[in-house]
Amino acid sequence: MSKRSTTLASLAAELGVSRTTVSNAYNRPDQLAPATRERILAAAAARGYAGPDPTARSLRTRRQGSVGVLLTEHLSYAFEDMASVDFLAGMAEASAGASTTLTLIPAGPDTVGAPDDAHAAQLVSSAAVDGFVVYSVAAGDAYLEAVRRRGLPVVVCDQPTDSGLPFVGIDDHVAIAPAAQALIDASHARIGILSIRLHRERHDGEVSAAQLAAADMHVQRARVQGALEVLRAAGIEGVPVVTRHINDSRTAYAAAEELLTAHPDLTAVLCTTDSMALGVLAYARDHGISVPEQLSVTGFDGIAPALAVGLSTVVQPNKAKGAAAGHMLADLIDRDAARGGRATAQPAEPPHKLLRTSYHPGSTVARPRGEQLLPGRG
Amino acid sequence: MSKRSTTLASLAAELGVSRTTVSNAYNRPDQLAPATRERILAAAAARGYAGPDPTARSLRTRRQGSVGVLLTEHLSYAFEDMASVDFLAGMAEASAGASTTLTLIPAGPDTVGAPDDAHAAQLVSSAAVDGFVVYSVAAGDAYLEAVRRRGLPVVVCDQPTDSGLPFVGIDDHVAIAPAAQALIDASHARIGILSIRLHRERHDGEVSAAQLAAADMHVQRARVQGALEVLRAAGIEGVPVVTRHINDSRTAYAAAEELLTAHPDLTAVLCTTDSMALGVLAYARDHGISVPEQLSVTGFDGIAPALAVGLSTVVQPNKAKGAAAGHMLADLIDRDAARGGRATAQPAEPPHKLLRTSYHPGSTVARPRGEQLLPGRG
DNA sequence: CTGTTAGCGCTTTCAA
DNA sequence: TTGAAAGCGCTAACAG
Repeated sequence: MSKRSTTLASLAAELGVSRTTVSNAYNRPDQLAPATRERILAAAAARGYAGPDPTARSLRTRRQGSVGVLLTEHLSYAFEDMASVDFLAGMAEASAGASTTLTLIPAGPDTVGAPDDAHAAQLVSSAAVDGFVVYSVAAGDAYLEAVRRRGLPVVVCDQPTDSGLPFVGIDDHVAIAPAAQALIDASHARIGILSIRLHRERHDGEVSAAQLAAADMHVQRARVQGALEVLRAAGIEGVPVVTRHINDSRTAYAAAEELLTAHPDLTAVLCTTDSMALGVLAYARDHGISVPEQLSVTGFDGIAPALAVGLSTVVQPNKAKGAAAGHMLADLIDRDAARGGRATAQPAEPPHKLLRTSYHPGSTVARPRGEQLLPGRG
Repeated sequence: MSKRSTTLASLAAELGVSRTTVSNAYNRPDQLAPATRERILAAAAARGYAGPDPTARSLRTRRQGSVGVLLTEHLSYAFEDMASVDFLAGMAEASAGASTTLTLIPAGPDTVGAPDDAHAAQLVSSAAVDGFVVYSVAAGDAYLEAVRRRGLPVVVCDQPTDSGLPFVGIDDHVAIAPAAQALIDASHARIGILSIRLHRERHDGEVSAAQLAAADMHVQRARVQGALEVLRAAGIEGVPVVTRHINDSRTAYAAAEELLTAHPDLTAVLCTTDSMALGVLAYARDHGISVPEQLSVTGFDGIAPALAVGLSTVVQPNKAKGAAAGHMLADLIDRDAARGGRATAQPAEPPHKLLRTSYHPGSTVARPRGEQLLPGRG
């Protein structure tokens, strides 16, 4: 029948001081005699008391000291995507600066109206955080909606682009233009596009203009549309667009195969992602297609392995995005706290920050040789 | 003078039901009439009430639904290290399974007795979690000590190996043997070792046997000693060991330069890390040293880029380690909860799980050509 | 199926 | 400098 364990109160009682005094020993060292403080800390150590219970403390102070992070995918996929890892590194940097902790909410696969929408809401509404950063999710994402309902400060990164919430990202539509233009400048006319999913529902294969217009993955849509626009301006129409649900080089390999088999006359493939471009490169290597002599390839993201192999790509500042999102959220939280948590009409437009991107010429774009491609086995 | 905001109590009052009923609407749907539940949920939605406050709930239930994760380095570095990212992916998987959240504690640089030891303690003791996983830290690490003091369930991954706490890892000493043996088998006699830091204090350069023996980074020590043992058994002594504080290919490049300049007769470099091996490969490429003809190289970890370039290396299951650590911790937490949180003598030995590794032959080990290496510029 | 009664462990005015 | 009182918002018994 031993007592539960040491608490601030029990410690105070044993030492014959008040709870306030013990509390001050931890939170306001200047508010009590150094000697008293020493005595308290020593007694705490002796009893294995590690300091005020964080939960009780948070309940009282209304601060959690943690921000929630929602990554698009099943977390375990997210960690395979270097872009989101870099983003997280940026968030980590910002949070270290703010002496804050990062709470990763593990998202399940995002199937529309799936039974685990409830699960999403559950996880989000029970996270002990002061705010959320939502990274690159589909329009109408269940987690995003749950976050909205929660009513805490939120920063959306990358997408959706029309949430009306504070935002950090890049202008994908504009950012991809140089890649498309590089292809035009090298006088390619038969170009294909490889993109990752435009919709939440799985759909692997070619997509129509209508499907594209209705995409709920705004980032991919902007990249594809941005590229198409440049091509159209150069008089190129009817560009095939093939998508894959997952963003990794293995699935990209299959996508490359599909695209180049269905359209063997292509001289260039523009990818909306470096991972996909890497997959195309692998496919080309395996099939004796030389890059860039027989096939030009461009990517998007600027991940290390892509840069390492000299991919022509658009480089975006993933880590800086994470840091920017982290700081923006910290500001919102501080502002909220300053208002004392009272609901108030938003003072102004929600902040909207666009970071700069740059085109990395690389070495995977060249003039087409004009000879027919005949990709085959072996 | 608007009221603060909706709470479970205020909602109950407005609806003329008891707090329990509202609570049940969220936590025990089967404990009340569906109609009542609907009415409550509807009223909640109307008032923007997102459900029971997580903090208050946790205070009451004594469960946080989150586990703390401590990564060795400044978080932002950790994300550059693929091994720790994979580990995190494994943790994420485990935590998704347990419907648990992951709380990343951003660690500052780990300088001994640094002023931010206090900061470490602060962050650790104020994290709202049910337990911790500590990933690969030095003996005596301030965060680990803080975690210990916290008194919650802990799982240590990789190192330190002598903490006496529940452990998940591999047997590094044994695991590296095949890499060393491969070099011996290829009849190398002049071998150098590149390792990342053996001590918490920065020390870049060659290390003595004494320094090695006193290392507080147990994993690196085990790898170096394991390799040396194999070499010694083959009659090779006086093997130079060069270390670098940071584990990335850029610093490894410099380390390779140092090692090969000081010992131009080496025919093989054994690295305790793939990142370092990749750096050696880059150095060799830039200096016209052909691998494996002029120089054999081995790594450790089995990260994707290393495997992609065919590095001869030891593959360890980072993701599985994360998952194992996550599950072990979940078990400890459950057990703890079952005991009702009462302090009890540990029932038995703390669990200790070693995962299997495998040697990946790759293509960076071959017989030495016997010709003198003359690494030079260009 | 619903309500009543007690706190969970802490911080914070406000006084002494 | 220290103490006493008053909750923060919720859930776990236990009755009804």
